[in-house]
Amino acid sequence: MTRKEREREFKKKEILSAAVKLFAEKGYEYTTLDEIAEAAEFGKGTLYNYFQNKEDLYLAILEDIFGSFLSNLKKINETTSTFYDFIYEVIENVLRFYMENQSAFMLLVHERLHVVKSTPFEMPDRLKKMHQESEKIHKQRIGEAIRNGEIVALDVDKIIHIYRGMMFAYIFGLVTCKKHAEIDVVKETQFVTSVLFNGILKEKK
Amino acid sequence: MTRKEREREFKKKEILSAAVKLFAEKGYEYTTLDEIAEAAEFGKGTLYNYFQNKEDLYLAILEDIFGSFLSNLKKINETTSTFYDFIYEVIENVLRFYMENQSAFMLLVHERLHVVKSTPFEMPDRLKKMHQESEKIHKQRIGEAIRNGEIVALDVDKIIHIYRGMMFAYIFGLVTCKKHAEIDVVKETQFVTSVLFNGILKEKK
DNA sequence: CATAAATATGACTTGACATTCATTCCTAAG
DNA sequence: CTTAGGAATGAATGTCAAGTCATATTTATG
Repeated sequence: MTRKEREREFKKKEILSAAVKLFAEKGYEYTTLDEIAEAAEFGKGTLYNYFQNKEDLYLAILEDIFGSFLSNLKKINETTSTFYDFIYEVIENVLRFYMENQSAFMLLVHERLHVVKSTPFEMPDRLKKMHQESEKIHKQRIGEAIRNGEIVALDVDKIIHIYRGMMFAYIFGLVTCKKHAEIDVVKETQFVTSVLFNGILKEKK
Repeated sequence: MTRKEREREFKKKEILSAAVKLFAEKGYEYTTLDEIAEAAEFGKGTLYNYFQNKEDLYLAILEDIFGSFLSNLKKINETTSTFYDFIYEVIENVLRFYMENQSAFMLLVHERLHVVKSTPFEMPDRLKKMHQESEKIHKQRIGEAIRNGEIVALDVDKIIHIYRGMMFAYIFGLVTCKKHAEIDVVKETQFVTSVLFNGILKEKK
């Protein structure tokens, strides 16, 4: 990689990191390219030297985020044995990601909605593939856990949805009621995992 | 109420029910007044005889939905004794609402995001009040349940977030993997409630 | 230093859409 | 049948932001 190329890559990252903040705060529709350009300290036209258009810029961000999640997920999948450990690590991973990249995380939350909300543009295949890959890993682990009696035999898709919903909802909770500095990732991970696996009942029936 | 007034009210409802479908499908920003007017079989200008502007129209819809939820919640709060029953009824209520007003429900899902996403307009006080009232009821019930030992002593706000997250995520799941007609509200309610209270572990620790 | 190539820029173009309002259409009372 | 006033309408207007491009600036090279 030549110096030229590295320089170009660097500038690209500059633009992306300015954009991710704005997109996370205001959402895709209400973020203008003028704002992004100003935040990144470039002229608006310059953005078009690095990205085809607004959509392309946005998708580049999503791809970064999804990519980093997916690679972590794969690592976790390989290094954990019980389903409990797997879920524990996944939740901790999400929480850590949130602590370190609050803006990027918020974008993820926005994106979750795309399941129900039609968007102005189609998700490109690369992103769909990543999503499917992640889904596949989860399904395998859940199926396995059911077969070897670790968890109750429930519909696989439902379990995925429920525990994702819990995770995200929980972080919603953190965002709205706790200061960032006060969050103890390990404690919080244990909490979510425990509710998911044991429920909230005091005396088990 | 004169016939004139009832007629006006009727037309207003016509517009609202055309709008709710579109807003639910496409989201606020991507729904145009032209579309709404066409769907409602009115001229665009007519909408302005019934609502101040797009925002006002949208908020009228939200108020309807929140209002109906809140009044149900109050009824449930008065007619249930254990926390388990309360939650069960709430979940069943949400599921039923989803079955009968899929569009309106989707709008609710969109609105959940407003916690983290800045919107082009401020929520009016009436809506904020409804939200607070609902929050208050939940907190009371959870606090009570903890005090009398029905559930484990966890942070009240976190429990609210987790179980809401589960509910919504679960319905996400239903939307994406089951046909509407196949959904058995009672069975599904039992499922969500059971996961929330008992978790997914097979052998309790 | 000269010059060509690559980059950066922001004024301009364009299209989309909310909102307005002059005009037309209805309806009900006299 | 008239006519006044409420309701409906859609062409016209204003705004805003994405995307373009002619020009300016910077960098690389001989």
